[in-house]
Amino acid sequence: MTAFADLRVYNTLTGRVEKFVPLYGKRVFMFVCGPTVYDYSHIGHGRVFTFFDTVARYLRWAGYSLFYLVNITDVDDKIINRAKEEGMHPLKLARKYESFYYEDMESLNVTSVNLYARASDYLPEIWDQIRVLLEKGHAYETETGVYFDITTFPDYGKLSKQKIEELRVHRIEPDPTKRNPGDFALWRKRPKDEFGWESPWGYGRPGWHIEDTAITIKHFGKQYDIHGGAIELAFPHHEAEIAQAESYTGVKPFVKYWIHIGLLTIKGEKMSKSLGNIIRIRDVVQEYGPEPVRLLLISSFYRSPMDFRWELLDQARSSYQRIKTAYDNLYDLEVNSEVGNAEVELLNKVKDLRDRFFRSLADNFNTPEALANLYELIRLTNAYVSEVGEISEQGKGILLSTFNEMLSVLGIRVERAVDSVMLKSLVQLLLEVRSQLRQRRMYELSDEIRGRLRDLGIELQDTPQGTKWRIIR
RNA sequence: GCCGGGUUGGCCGAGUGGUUUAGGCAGCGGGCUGCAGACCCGUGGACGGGGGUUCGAAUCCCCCACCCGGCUCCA
Repeated sequence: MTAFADLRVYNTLTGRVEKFVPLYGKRVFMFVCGPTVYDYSHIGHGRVFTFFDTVARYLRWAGYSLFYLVNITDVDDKIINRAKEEGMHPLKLARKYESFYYEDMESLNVTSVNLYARASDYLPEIWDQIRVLLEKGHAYETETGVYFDITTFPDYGKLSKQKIEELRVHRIEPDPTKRNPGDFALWRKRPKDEFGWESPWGYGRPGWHIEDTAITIKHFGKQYDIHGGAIELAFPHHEAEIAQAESYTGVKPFVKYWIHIGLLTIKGEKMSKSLGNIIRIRDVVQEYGPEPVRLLLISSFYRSPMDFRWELLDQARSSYQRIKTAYDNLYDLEVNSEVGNAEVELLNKVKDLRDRFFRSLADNFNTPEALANLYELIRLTNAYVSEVGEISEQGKGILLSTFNEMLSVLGIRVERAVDSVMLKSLVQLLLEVRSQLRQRRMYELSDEIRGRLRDLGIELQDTPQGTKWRIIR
């Protein structure tokens, strides 16, 4: 496994593709901005978390010991407003959508996160950071809250390459008590009848940016390796995190590699409530199954914008079917005691493709190129299965484990759904009956069986090795 | 206005100077098949526009056009 040695990643902070060298040897710390749990997750969330799940799987495959942390924003104006509408306590509403979020992630096979951290569990850390920032003169208190003074942090804008002076007129009327319009809230004082906490600076709620540094500094310390999120968060959210953390700890850089995902749009427009064009993860999963959705999300390069259309899911479903069929064909391949020349040749090519697959991932997580290598492997395997039709037990083991290795790093599941003994026996019975009908050339009846089974989602394929069947939905 | 990303065949999507402009979906021809499907083999078809550098440009430089995002809610 040499492929991981030269992992290269694009770092927003430097604007370059860089060699990945973790801060603490083989231990890697990665944090990704998680959801604000006030509604169902949409496919834009799906893209981000599917991608970083793949990153996590790759890092672990490459031998790193990864601590992957995701925050859950459960304190937020949108949650409070939504809770008011539904007549529910804000935290209760947050827990509800948090659990839906986990369901969606599980359906997409996003299973690599070590810890989900809720903002509401980190009030002591938040207060400690605010206190220190005040002591160091980076923050100030007014009658509306505690704010970070961006003029005390000359690096503000270094991530998003923005100059403070050039930031245009703001969309929201700035709080008149702030020193600079760009200063952001660390603590927001709120009326007592609203949801909040009693703090050293009065009753209220934390600012959005401070929760992430509270969580990450608590778990990772003053510096860590990878911070991920959608590109839209780079400014001001991630910029604010840098300002807070580096001012608080005095250590730079807070994060070594910043990785940002391109936005997913619908018909060229950003998904938003007001446009009413939000597509939920659970809806696409319901209609297409989870694997085609995941396959679609990783089939374009993560930094490119991606425009979603339903037609693309149709294409992804066909592609997934190709992967699955190849896996099934290989699984069913007859075992032979001898190792032929064709097998030796095949296994050499497979080894080469495996190397290329992981090299593609090491090249800034080029998942489309990795998939191309996987498809090449599929084509080779299919050709072998149809031309040779048998393989040594050892060869089969190598092929299957190579498939499993690649698919598991990509997070694509191909488990055969058919586990019911009853179902298997019933289909087997029908196949035998149909086989006898075909021998007697009673094709009308045999085709009716095939057609009716297809309607039920079971597809038959007559091959020289007999009739095979698979579940197609 | 400033900053960032993008524009590759019918659709999607890799590719940063020449060996092949990958791969998937869809199409076409053939094989296999009772037929179909699956699979295999073959096949056509693209680098937003204009300049420039070079023996050679999708790739480097300049200009232009268009699309998307950020500029304190947003994954």
